[in-house]
Amino acid sequence: MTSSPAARPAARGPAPAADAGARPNPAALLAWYDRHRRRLPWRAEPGKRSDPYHVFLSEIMLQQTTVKAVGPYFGAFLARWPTVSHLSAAPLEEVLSAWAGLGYYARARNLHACAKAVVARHGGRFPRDEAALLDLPGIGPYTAAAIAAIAFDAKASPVDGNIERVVSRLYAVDTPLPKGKAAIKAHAAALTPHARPGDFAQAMMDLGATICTPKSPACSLCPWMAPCVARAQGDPARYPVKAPKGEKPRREGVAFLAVRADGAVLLRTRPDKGLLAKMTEVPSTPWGGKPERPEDHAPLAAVWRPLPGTVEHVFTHFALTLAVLRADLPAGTPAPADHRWVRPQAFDAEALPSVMRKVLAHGRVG
DNA sequence: AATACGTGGCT
DNA sequence: TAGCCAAGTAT
Repeated sequence: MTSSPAARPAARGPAPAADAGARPNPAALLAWYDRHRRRLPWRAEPGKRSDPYHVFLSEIMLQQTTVKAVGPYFGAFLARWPTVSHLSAAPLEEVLSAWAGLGYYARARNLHACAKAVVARHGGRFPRDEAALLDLPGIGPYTAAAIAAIAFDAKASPVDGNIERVVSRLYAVDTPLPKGKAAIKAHAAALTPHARPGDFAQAMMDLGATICTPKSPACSLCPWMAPCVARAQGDPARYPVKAPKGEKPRREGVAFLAVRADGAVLLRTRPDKGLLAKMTEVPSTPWGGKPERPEDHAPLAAVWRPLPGTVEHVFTHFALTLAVLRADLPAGTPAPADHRWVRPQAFDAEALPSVMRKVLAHGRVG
């Protein structure tokens, strides 16, 4: 349940400021933003509107991904594909290899599909309409609202993890997420001003990223300290309340590192759907709860020797332990069906996810 | 509604 | 260290 800032007196914690109970003032947040606005590669100069393509590209990359991780990828994509038309004309394989290492690879496939759709449906220009944006591949409720607000200054209210945290504290929303998201979205929409909705959205996100942080929020620096109910309660870090998470299972497998005399390594492309879809991999047994018999899955007949140690990798929903078997093959050994020999100099052109780079590094290949 | 889907940094 | 967290979406 939620309570309005005015409805609940401070039960404990520090004494409320003189104007506690006041409605959070959007203008106060915008004034804070004007003073503390972060400079980010995809952000326009103050007072200017961002290129919708830049907003789109950055928002897709920033989904569940830190600003620091996105930085170099954003620059590389923009240099390689300066417009949505360039991106739409690129081969998917190139987009996937450029995305390799960023994670959530469905984003890269959808990014490419979205670029094609923007060209096909909208003549190469992003629609301003939130509903039309939502209809594009890879663009969900958050991203549609973010593009509408930031690129077009439309009165839209994107709600990301930062804004969830800020709003849940402001109103002390104690319904555990994800159920509590509905109330949070309603509060966020009601808060959004007609003036500068794009800056307001970015201000909320900056506030969450720099002041209203998950642990030990810097309330004393917050422009909304006074009206914040969680602050008045004395334990703002309690919010947002989240439903408990399930156990993370462990899976294991065996990877086959076949190295030819010229240094080439045997690789293949993963299936079209599921984990790491269409990405490049070192051949391996299936990854399951119990170990498979490696000899049933070796890509070719050879003397397979175990490498000491294992490769550990944690995915969102399971942890993986990979043993690595290595075989050295003579020059001229043909690649089995659906496999290919790739020299380390060509690894950068491959869509190698981090887990596979770990396997290659473990075998001191590449 | 619940689950699948990556990765790296921080505590 | 083991878990939590980051500008979520698709199914």
